[in-house]
Amino acid sequence: MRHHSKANPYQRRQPSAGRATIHDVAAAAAVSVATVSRVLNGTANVMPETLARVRAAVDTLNFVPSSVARNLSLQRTNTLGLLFPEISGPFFAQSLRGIESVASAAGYNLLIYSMSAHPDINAITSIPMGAQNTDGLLIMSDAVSDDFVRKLYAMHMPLVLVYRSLPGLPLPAVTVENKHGARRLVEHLIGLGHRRIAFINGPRANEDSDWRARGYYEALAAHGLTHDPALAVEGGFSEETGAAGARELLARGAEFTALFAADDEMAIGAIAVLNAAGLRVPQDVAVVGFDDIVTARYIQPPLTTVRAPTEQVGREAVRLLLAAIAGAPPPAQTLLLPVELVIRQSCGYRPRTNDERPM
Amino acid sequence: MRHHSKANPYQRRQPSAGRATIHDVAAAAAVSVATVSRVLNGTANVMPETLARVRAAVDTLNFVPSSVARNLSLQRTNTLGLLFPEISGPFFAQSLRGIESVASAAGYNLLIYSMSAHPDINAITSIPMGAQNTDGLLIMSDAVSDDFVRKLYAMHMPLVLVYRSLPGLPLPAVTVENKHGARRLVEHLIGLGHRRIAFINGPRANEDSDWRARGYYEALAAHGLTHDPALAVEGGFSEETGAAGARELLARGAEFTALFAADDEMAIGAIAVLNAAGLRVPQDVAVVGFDDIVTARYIQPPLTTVRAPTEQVGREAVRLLLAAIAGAPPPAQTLLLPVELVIRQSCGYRPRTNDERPM
DNA sequence: CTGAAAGCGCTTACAG
DNA sequence: CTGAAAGCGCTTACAG
Repeated sequence: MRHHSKANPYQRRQPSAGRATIHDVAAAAAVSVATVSRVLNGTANVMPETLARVRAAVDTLNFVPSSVARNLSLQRTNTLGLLFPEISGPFFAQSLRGIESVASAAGYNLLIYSMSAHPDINAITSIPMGAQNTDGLLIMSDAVSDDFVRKLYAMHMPLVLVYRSLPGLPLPAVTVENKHGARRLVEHLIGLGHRRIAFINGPRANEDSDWRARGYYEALAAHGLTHDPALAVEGGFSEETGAAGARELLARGAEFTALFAADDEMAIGAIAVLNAAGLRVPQDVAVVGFDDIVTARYIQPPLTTVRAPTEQVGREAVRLLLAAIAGAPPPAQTLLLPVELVIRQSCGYRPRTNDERPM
Repeated sequence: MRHHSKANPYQRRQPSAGRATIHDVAAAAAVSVATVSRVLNGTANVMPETLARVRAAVDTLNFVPSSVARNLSLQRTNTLGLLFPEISGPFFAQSLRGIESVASAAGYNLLIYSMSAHPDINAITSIPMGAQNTDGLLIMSDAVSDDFVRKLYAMHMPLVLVYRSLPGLPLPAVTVENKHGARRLVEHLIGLGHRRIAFINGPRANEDSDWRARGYYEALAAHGLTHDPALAVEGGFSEETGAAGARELLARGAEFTALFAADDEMAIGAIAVLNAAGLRVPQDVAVVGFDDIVTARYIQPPLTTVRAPTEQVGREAVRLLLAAIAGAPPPAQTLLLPVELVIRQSCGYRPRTNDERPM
């Protein structure tokens, strides 16, 4: 008989079985809920005695306001959503760290939606996803379909694309200088005299992969080197696929004096395979990676790579999202964060050694 | 004039400026909101034509139900909260991964509260924290004060302690076998003939530190070795503090043939300092760490350590939390997840080499 | 300075 | 099979 009880509205609530609500506090302090709300939010002047009574009631009742009720009333949630494929690797962890720091500095919480849990668009469109418990969404990687992004856009959900793009929609986006970094790396190898440079790319249909591949081809072309298809294989941004890529190159009998792996993890896998095949790095083959994950510095030989500012990507992404929530128009173009060439020993170049172990 | 408009209740809502609500859908489909709710949730039989009309309306309006309204009505949020100090290191990232996997398998989302953003208990008790937008909380590490945990407990919030405890409250808790792992490690060193084993501990007042220290002392005592205070220093679970600890030991002129660092990161920092001082690892001093972070395998020499099942900790923590939410009584004691000794080269023991690079 | 009441957008026990 | 209405726990424009 929860409904249709017109009897005595003041007895509507039982003495409160579960957590205390604002009504319990109001009753205990002998004031209206409006007043309780005001002292909670400091949103109006309240008489000192009233204030004290309310505070006391809040204390004894262990009252914590329900943010879901508050959110519903205020039409904002103070939380930012994160759509990502799965938590994995240093790449995501570092980005998350940046996201976390500026989000919490701005008073926002983070809601993590794992796309692996919501593979079905329907599941997303329907209840569990409930896009409205979030003030804005960070869409990471290619985990989310273009269609779904368009749907969110049509709903006026503030959106920022991270490590991905979506031509046609005026959305803020942020990523790193993939092409430029790859080009610098390959040009460094060319500068060291290498002419036959193998390439283990990232997964097909991944934007990071695409740009890194372009950087590779551009560098070759810029230096009058034709690219030999036998020197390029596809990988998957993991040690295993890097190892597989190296095995395939060796199996093909491809001749190369240098190898560019599109990320550090693949470079590490590749080095293991090269070593196992009796090839020394960098004497027999120079190897370079991409990202500068922590391990890159510790592996033998220390890995020459390009530092991707993943944490900064996270920070900038949140800044863009907060701006979007505030109603700012999206920037005209994708924010491309600068990368930095990190020369260590795996490429065979040894000007100095300070970089190996900054301690 | 949002309120007090008794005029025509059916015109209460404008043609909808922002996102569509259930009322917009109901109007478009010429049914009641109750019916819309029913087709959305599949919670009752609906006539085929009605169903089709509603579906069409949902589609054209790009309707996504507000989960905050739904949560308020249902009195549950389908999200789990995570209270942690700050996102950092592989330790947290791995745990998060485990947490994520079982949470999303059970249909729960994750809300991350960074304690660095809410250092003030007041800030937590008051609005921003709003503990009620979460069905349960995972309390990681010592980020949260005991008092606050007690308050949450008093509010009947389902709780699980991760990597920490709180004697006196019957709360589910999960962590790893810190003491046992440390003891095995030190006994391994003793078995290799070491008698003077230095120790760089974790931060003071940290439970992992405490237990690892106990394991160290127990191992010494069990083998009749007295522990020399000059051989123990305090660190902070980071490369920097590991390096500082090693420097301090050297500065003291402490004599030792082995060193146990309470985590891998400190071991890595310490090795760098030892090397810089002209000491070879393991020939001059054997070094062991704890956790088995990814880098442990790649550093030179590969690090002997103990594998902490961080991902499993995350998984078990969520399982316990879901059980608590479902009303299960808390387990009688802390769940201690087993660790595993990982012998590599930094301790000087070389039975075989397969473990170095499983590729 | 304070209260009564409507509204935020859902769900669901009643009553057809 | 479907609708009217109350309720979830807050906030806030009105009106004292």
